[in-house]
Amino acid sequence: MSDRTFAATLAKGLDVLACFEERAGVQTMPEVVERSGFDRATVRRLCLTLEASGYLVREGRGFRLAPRVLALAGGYLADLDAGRRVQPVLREAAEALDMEVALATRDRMQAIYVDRAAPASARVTLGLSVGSTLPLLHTAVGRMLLARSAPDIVEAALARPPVRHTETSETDPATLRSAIETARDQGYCIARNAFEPGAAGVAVPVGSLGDRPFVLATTATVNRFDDPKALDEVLNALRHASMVVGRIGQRAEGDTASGRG
Amino acid sequence: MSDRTFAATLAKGLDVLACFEERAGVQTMPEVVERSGFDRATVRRLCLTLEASGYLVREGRGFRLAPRVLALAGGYLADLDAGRRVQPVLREAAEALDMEVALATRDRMQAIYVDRAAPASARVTLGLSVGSTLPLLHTAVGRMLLARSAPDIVEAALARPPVRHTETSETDPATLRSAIETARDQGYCIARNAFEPGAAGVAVPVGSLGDRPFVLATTATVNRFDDPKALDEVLNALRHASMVVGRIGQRAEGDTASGRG
DNA sequence: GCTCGATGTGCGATTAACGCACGTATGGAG
DNA sequence: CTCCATACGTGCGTTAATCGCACATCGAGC
Repeated sequence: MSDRTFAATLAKGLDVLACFEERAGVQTMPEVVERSGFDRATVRRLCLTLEASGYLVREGRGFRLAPRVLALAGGYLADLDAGRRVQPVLREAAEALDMEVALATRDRMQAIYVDRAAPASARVTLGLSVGSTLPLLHTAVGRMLLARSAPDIVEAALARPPVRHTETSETDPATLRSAIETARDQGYCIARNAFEPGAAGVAVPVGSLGDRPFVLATTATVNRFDDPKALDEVLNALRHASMVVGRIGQRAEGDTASGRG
Repeated sequence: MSDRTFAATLAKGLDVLACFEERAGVQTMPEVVERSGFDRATVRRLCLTLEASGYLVREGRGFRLAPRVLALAGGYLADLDAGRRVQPVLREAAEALDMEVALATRDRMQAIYVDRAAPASARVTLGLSVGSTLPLLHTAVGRMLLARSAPDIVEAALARPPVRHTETSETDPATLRSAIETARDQGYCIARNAFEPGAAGVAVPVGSLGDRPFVLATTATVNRFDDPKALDEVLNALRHASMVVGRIGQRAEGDTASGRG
């Protein structure tokens, strides 16, 4: 049946492309066939088209993501004016706290890093970068995002089969729901040992773009926030950064033809 | 005529998506129609499909890139293990030099930032971020990339109509060609006032991934490299970082199922 | 009230996409 | 060396997805 509002081939091609974002590295066509469920001939055609369009590059008998995909991200970040507006703020906060600081939002049922900064004294890195994804239920970032998302999103997140990331990962929906509500009420979220053992995160809200909430978050070893005074310091710094980054959704809408083309 | 190796609809959809990476912000359908040259009904179907797939979000009467595109970039960066392997190195170099340092590669006929770091004392920022693009001919990054690219790429770059970014932008093909050859011969590239007035850049080669060269680059005010000793210092730091980042193409290929899904 | 541009829709013609089936190349095992 | 399993490339008939014109509606601006 033909549909005037949906291009099936495009959607399939994007599905194929998405196969490469989860399992990074080289993927062979049979692997993509397995993962996507499409016919072999279809996968072949889509992969070749993605290659021709520059999104995939051949490597041996498989394909790999091309830097082309960065250009799309660059468009999104340019839209936010990330390089000018958020990077300096994140860097300052990271330096002040001597902790990694990140700006994140929600993509489907995951939290996703939009930008991040780490202090010069980079003791430990979790290997996260722009575009890295985190679970919504078991991180401070994720819970703070859920606290600012529509109820159906929260329900959808809670409805998913619970995953234990650490030994103390909370899996009880009621407890998780209350953690989200607490985050909403107190205006920040803290999570310990929920995703990465020995790690803890703190997140505070920033503005939003459309109906997409943004949060600022920081990560440290689990006992970093034990002292209430230390937690206060972190919260203050994050909130200050949040103010400076400002209302993301409310930048000048008029200046379309900015920058050098 | 049907083609077993090409899905036209997918390619068109990607073209539509690409319309959003150049001119950031909200685009209305008529604008996309104009830019892409496709039929109005086609653009409509493709935009709606891109929205349904999560790559675009509606805003008012137009569309905007969704954070979904960051996930693709995240896949690419995870492939490089950017968060763990290159971020710390860039940060250290940026701190040591007190200058912005970036890892870049080539996407089509542009240089593109893969990752970057800025020192804590972020005096001036050019507003560049992951995915930002720069011209190949008029930047140190670009020329160093060309110096390591296949000859046909160089010719293609030189064949394009020359663009003047600054008053002293070089437009003579012969001079540009020799600048690229110089970069190849001496193993680094320096450019002053070529793209941004008052700015200068230095770039050195890093490994490559497949046939894609990578370079490390740094930017500063134009007189920062006047003193030969200062230039030496910068080159040493960049080369050191280049060594540490190492052969990007030669990381362990076996560890596919790494990380937590 | 009129005009112009944007948007949504109906529908017929076209042809692009699909996927089965066949032949080939590769590469590992015995 | 042979055999087998797997991946790859291709031909082609069928199907229906895509295309793009045409019409209708809506809202803003003059």
